[in-house]
Amino acid sequence: MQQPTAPELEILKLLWSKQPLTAREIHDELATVLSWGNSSTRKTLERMGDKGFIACETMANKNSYTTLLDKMPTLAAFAQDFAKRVFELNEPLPVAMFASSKLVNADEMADLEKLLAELASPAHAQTKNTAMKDNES
Amino acid sequence: MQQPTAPELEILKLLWSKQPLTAREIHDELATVLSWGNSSTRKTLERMGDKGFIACETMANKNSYTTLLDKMPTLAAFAQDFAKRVFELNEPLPVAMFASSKLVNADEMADLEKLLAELASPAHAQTKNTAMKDNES
DNA sequence: CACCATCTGCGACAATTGTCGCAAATAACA
DNA sequence: TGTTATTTGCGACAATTGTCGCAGATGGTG
Repeated sequence: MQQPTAPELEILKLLWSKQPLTAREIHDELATVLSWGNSSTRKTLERMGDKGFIACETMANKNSYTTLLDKMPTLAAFAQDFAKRVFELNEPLPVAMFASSKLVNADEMADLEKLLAELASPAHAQTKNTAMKDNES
Repeated sequence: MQQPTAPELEILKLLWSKQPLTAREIHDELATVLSWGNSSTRKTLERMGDKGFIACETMANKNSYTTLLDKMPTLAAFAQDFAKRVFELNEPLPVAMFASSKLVNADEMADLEKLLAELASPAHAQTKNTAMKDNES
């Protein structure tokens, strides 16, 4: 499953703090951060639904959205990807670095530690082939 | 200046380790990681040039590429962006987390620490407005 | 000097993402 | 129950990115 894009992550973080929210609520909350037109927010919500990131429940003409992605595994995936891609770190990241994060509490921190360890060990085996002489693969 | 994309970062990391490289050399080195067609590599190189990430010097029918982005400031920017965007951390990230990274040595680590501190303090002042009643901004 | 292996610039195409607008459906209210 | 305020689904468009193919320029060789 692909990673959420930056704006999508913003929406997910919001939903992780307040579960069912209507499109308008989400839009208003994000107004301070994303300055989007209402349609942009809804379109993004729609696409997130297509990707299976969130679920949409229509109720009395209003759509309520809920996350389908678990918070810590998602954040852990982001962390691991970052560590590997940017710094080529293979060991799990020390959770200490997230200590001051306002969106992760003690319990979640414990989960995070475990998740990071898991993601790091079975090392992503990225096998590739293809090796032409000249043009194109 | 925008952030390099994932493949672009890969190319930059390569150049940081071996300064002037021809398109083919870059392509071959990255083959293990990116499995791209030769044209894809060159196109990416071209676009990186447009963005001012690298410089291209044509010499005897061969193009040699060099980085225009400094290693540590670039990595620090990535780190800071990640910390802020994903974990909403405002304090600078502890450099300890990068200790085991093979691509950063002791001296660079010191720079990194300083850079992270700088990036964290003048907190990104992101001002936005727009607040409609209903549709569109 | 003709020929062949390389390179290069550049145009193309599909998929993704940021952003909207609009017309039809729904609900609330005079 | 007709009018108005909201919502929603969906189509659109531009920019970015992943990937190529091609035709022309360049250099080495017999």
